[in-house]
Amino acid sequence: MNGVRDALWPGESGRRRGPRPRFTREEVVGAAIRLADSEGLPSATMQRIADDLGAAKMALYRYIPGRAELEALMLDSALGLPEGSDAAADWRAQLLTWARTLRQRMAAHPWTLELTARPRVPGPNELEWFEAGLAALDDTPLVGAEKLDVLAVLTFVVRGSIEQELGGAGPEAALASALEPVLRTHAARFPRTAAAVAEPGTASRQDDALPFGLARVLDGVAALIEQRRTGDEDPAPTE
Amino acid sequence: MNGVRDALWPGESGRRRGPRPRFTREEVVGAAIRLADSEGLPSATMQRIADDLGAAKMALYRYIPGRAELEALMLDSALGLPEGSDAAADWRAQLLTWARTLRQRMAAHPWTLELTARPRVPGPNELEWFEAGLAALDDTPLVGAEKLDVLAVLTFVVRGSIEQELGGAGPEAALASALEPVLRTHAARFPRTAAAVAEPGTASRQDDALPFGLARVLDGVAALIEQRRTGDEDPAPTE
DNA sequence: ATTTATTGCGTACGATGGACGCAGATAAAA
DNA sequence: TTTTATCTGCGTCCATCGTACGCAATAAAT
Repeated sequence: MNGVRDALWPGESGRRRGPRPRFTREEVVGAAIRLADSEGLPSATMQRIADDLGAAKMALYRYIPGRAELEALMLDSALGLPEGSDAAADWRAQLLTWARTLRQRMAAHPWTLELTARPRVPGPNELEWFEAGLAALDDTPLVGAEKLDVLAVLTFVVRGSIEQELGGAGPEAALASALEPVLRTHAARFPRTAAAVAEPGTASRQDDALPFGLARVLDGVAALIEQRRTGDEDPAPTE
Repeated sequence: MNGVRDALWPGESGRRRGPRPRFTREEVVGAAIRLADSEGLPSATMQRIADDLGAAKMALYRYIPGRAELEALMLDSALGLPEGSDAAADWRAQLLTWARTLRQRMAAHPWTLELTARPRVPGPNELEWFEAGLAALDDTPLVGAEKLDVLAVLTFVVRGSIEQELGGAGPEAALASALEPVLRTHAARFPRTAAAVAEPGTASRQDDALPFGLARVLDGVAALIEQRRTGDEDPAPTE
């Protein structure tokens, strides 16, 4: 784990003796990302990455300590930096574009779902996302922990919505696709589920979990902010 | 994938000739679950499962087609059946206990996080969870797809909250734990994040993403239901 | 020119999931 | 009861994965 942290947060590394390295760390990470994008994370094997670079497998270890560190670097690189948001917009509009942009980034690299599902050390780019999200909430009366919670819930919704868009991971899409034959056979046992799926329009809006989820969450946050501002009952930060 | 579906939704299998099987499929799955619970999913190796059962590795394949099917069975078994909810309670109270119970089940088997993060075929128990969740929304004016979306968002929040409770997966807990040394060093670069984390009380409420998230989401759903009932503007299901 | 750090990478190794097929057990068929 | 078809348990073998180790070539420092 500390190896991962050191890889993400490099110290100074002056060039010294010996042969020029054939690649940079970024080139290796880039090749891995390209592979994971086109053929999936499991295909981004040390061997395949090395092949794509025209190097031997063990040569990679001169640039990256190991697989864990490589994946951490891939993730931070794929997330990239958040867009500079319009500081004039209100918190809700800013968070909306924040979440949408995050979704775009992650959807472009589906393997980020798996990587963000594990305990990890956030890299520099991920931290910048936090800064941007927190900045959107600057003018709200929420305390720090609440702001972090808002961002956390938003990322949950973003991740979940991508999962189900990607072909059956999330509940809704799963029901509409791989599950269909099962539901047909057992419709009597799961009447409500069968009915909900069979309802016209359900199948055609598989990617609507994000707008729906964002709207619901942001409505909920708005309610909290409103309540905090009128400042009547329950002034305690945590409910 | 069809192998997984057939494993989850078994047809009739009359006992025929040959020796009595030493185990049942449930025993194998149970051993795997026990191993995954105590030492993590990666330790629940075919070899280890067989060792624990006192059998040879290849004997397992008489009960389970392969690793994918085993994991699908483990997941559905770990989810179990939802509790019968109090039909007298309103939708909000029902969904609240639904989500809390789901969280308990998944938190008891942390490896369910990894398994639910992948595309999958839902098993019988998972479908029962859907039935229960949809039943809670029976008396609301939401359309089928919206009900499914509500449940989806709730599961996203449940999963995310467990992740970050489990030691740094989610953004908030990560900041408070593994990230701390990094933040100390780069506080100037990430002022808001550093401030939010440093704020008193932040570190001590690492497991508050669930109540916070649930409250926000359910508030948002309540707003939607209210708007649908008063039925003024925007009568379209999707926003 | 010599020393010394650094790179590329060939050769292992242990662990994993799984294909294949054989030997023995056992219930149905004769 | 005898035969036979079938099913179980599992030993053997294999490809693939990540990676530890060490050596030869290289290039900066002396």
